[in-house]
Amino acid sequence: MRLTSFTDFGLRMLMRMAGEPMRAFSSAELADELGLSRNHLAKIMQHLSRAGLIGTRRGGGGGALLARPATEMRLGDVVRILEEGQALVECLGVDPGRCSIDGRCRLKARLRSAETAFLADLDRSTLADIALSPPIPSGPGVPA
Amino acid sequence: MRLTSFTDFGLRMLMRMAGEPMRAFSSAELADELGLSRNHLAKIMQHLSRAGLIGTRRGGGGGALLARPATEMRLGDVVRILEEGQALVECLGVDPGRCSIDGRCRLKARLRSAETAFLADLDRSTLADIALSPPIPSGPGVPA
DNA sequence: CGTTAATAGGTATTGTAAATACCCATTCTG
DNA sequence: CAGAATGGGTATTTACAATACCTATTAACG
Repeated sequence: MRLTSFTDFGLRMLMRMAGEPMRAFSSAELADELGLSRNHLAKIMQHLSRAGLIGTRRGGGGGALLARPATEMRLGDVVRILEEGQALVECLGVDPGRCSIDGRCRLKARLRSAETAFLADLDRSTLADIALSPPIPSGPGVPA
Repeated sequence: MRLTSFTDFGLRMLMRMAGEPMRAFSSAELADELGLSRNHLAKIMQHLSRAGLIGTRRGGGGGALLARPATEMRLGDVVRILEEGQALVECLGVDPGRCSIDGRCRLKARLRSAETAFLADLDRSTLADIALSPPIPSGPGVPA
């Protein structure tokens, strides 16, 4: 049972942005703070933007910020969006394929139910519940 | 959110065995019926055996059979065993690594809770609920 | 109006872990 | 003792997530 690191990082980005909801975060800044490449993070940012979780603005002083108050963004919804296209098992994916036990399989329904329970549990919390305050500045001098 | 195919096949093996709880299944037979290599299936069988879900017997007429009645095997337990070592996100794995937001992260607890909810939902069913009856024999003559 | 800072987005590459295959030892039946 | 079955290590393949790179496009600011 695994979430992709795509989802992992997406959540961290949103956590961080929820910590200072009023300002825009550039992809470069977030990438630096989270320790991954700007390019990769930009991909996640695009996904979140297209899904309507964040808004982005180009140009100088631009960046991304939450599209709605953090208190209105449920974690289950966020995970649903970030894990889009990931099927719990092959049977439940877009190409059900040639499963030998087609109509007789009573497992699929149970897995779907469990997945729903997973997301429902996450929906009990919002982004505001896991917001992350800004990191402590490293004082004057050269930060490593 | 994904289960490994290892888990997927493990579940199907158990479903099939629960359909005829009184007889032993050889790895060759199960592999043939489920359409995967004997070697790979044997690996899964070993894992299930070591975890105590099935018993195995070598030699002629040997094979695997359920260690307990199917009504006493909860699906959550099965998945817990098959997904052993799979962490939902890297943070929750054996090597928590160098997470920048160490003690301040409030996400981990939520994910753990959701994972528990997932497994608890599965625990509402047992193997008996998803048992799979034997496939329809291909008429008289030589069954492949 | 040009320069610069930023996202948009495609494509190509890399890396890793799951999935698979192969081989031989071991054990049990008959 | 022969044959049927699991046990279990190791090696290979393959799929896909993760990463990198490159070039638009867009907006702010002088």
